[in-house]
Amino acid sequence: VFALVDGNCFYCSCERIFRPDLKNKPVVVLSNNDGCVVARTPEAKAMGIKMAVPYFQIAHLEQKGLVTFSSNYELYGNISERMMQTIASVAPRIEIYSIDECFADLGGLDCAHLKETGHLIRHRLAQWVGIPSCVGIAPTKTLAKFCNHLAKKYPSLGGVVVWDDWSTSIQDRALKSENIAEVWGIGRRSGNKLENMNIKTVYDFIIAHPAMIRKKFTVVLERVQKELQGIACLSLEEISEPKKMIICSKSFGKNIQDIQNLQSAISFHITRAAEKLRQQQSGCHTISIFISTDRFKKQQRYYGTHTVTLPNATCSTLKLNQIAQDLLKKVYKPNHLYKKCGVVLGGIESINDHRQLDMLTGADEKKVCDLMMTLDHINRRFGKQTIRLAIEDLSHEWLRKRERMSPRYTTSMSDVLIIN
DNA sequence: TCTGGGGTCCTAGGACCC
DNA sequence: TCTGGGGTCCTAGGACCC
Repeated sequence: VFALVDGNCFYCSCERIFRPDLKNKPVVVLSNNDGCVVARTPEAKAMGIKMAVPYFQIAHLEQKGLVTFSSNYELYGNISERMMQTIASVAPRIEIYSIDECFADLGGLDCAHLKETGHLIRHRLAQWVGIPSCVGIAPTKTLAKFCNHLAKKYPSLGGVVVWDDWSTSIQDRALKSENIAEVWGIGRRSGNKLENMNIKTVYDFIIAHPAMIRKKFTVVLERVQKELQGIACLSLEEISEPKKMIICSKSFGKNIQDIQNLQSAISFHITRAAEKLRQQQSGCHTISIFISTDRFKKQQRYYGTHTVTLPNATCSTLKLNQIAQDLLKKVYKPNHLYKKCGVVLGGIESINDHRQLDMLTGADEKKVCDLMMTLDHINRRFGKQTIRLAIEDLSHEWLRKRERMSPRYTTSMSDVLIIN
């Protein structure tokens, strides 16, 4: 039996912990660069603010009481950790699925206590962390997601929905009431395609012919169907696997033309990507970079990308940066207005398994690794970017500020809330 | 003026092998 | 006229998630 626990409008709820005055007020949190809305409270929803809408389209609502925040990932990350620890205090086997969501294994519990357990989790999250939440409990992950969706949509259900507490007729009614696109794993594309085939509700989808689903779609959708039928295909994954791909990219605050800005931005991204790589004890074989113009502007579009494959995996910021800068020179074309760039590391493997020496240069990866780890240490202790590549300082024009950021209440001494 | 960032999995098709 | 069969690995692109 799986439980899916999900923090309600998580980022907004995090902001509200330290701003109780915002209770029952419309609040939204914006994406990186204050681009678009990524979280909204029910009050903001009621103002007609849709998910992912660009900020400039809703800015005028601030005069009507809407409060907006830039994303404060330091705060959200820390609250998330507390949230997961609290859930684990009730159900120790958990799989952290995203910053605000986790699956928990309630296998050991007898059916009579499932609902109670769900409420206990909710209560502790509210009391201990200050985050409102909903819990869905079902025999499969996809059904648990579905139950969670119902709990969120219908507050009268009390925030906890247990699938097996319902009779078949009530279950069917729920399945018939929800659109197929609400299901986890079915996006807009497949949702539309299914609707055109006259499969509109979740119920329609469950009774559809499996062979047809597989033929017209893929095994992925076939699996979703099985899961909705109560046949578990997905299991709890407690230990997170190392990433197979690491992407770091960002849009610029304004359009950029000269190569210096791109050089600085690319080295910034490479540095962060390499840090992530080392954090999971990995090295990479392929490095890609991309630079692109504004995708919302019609004129003069350009997307430049290039990849190199290395014979030996590396986690060295220096080496990766050198390669990335060479790639940049290859794809850079003057006379374009660039809006975004990024790096992608692939071909990732563990650095402990089989470290190979580079025959040509004779360089020992272990030495490089140790050096890099030391650098990481210093930066962790004395602050990010204490030691950095000089090329990063070529220009900072591409950075954009987060203008509506709340204090880092829980992770920075200078931001700790003091009540007189 | 203004539109996010970071991931995963699956499939198809090409190159290559015996 | 007629041109094997089976397999692996890699990459690009699509779809999806939060």
